[in-house]
Amino acid sequence: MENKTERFEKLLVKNGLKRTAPRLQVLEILSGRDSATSQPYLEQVMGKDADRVTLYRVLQAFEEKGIIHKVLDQQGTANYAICSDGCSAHEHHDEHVHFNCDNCHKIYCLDAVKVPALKVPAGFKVEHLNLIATGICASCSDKVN
Amino acid sequence: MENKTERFEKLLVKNGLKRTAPRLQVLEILSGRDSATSQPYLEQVMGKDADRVTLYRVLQAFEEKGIIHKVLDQQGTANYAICSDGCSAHEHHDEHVHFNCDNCHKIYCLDAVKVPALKVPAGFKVEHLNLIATGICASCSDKVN
DNA sequence: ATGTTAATGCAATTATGTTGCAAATATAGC
DNA sequence: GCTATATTTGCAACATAATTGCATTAACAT
Repeated sequence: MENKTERFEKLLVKNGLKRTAPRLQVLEILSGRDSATSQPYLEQVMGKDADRVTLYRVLQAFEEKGIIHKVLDQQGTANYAICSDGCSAHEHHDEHVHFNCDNCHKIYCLDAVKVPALKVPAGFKVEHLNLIATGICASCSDKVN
Repeated sequence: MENKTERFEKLLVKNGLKRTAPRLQVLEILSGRDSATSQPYLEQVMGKDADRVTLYRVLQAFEEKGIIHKVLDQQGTANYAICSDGCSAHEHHDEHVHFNCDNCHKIYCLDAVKVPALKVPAGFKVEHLNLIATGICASCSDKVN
């Protein structure tokens, strides 16, 4: 099996992006986490390895290319997660449910849970559905017990 | 029928809030619009009638009392709409679908559309559901034709 | 190896949200 | 109506988040 860094490099090239240190680092961090990652957290982890501005631009480029997708938590903070393979710049397939834990504030992508179809009033044309559930995640529920 | 301002004054008193000019003005503006209203828009419309800080505090107080509810649009900007009558400080009944128009960027509260029940993985406890649809609203669809 | 383009880092700017405090104002009690 | 009191406002300062322009650096095609 090819290693992770190689996969990331291919991913960048495929999307016409040069394989630079900050970009690889962002992919490393995001892939190593089980939930969506906030911009502030990324900024903190990367420290002085990359400028704050660079981070913004990396995230923006990744989002445009469909490499990552953005989820806003209940506070309006941007959180990022690597898209499933089906995504591209032209078409995002990230219509799964996101779960925002009130306790640990993690955001989980519940890929397994599909967003149900929706009836909207006449005239409205739905392009995307964005369903965010809030509550207590499995990990936090366990800790209480 | 009692007039609008009287209704608003009663609403404030009922919630233990004094009837001040900025608060009434916010209620006026929100009630006069068919979609949720962004903080920046409110700030612009109110101009020098009220300080920016006051606006933040008015919105915060209203939200705590259940007079308005906040919806974040796809950019993470806060938008506010007056709650339906069932809401109070203790219990928000705003789990209807919000529709974010990609064209005019209005946010509609589709009170008629209920958020469907959801199956989540074991261990997760859902408290609230927040469903935002994006697309083209009825008004913008009409204009194209 | 080198030229070209893309990407980064820095500085400056703008936007957005918060806190503390003094002055102003709503209203309850007289 | 007047006064006391607690709330609310407005200002100033601060804190945080995000954007822009530009010079330098680095990737990679040739």
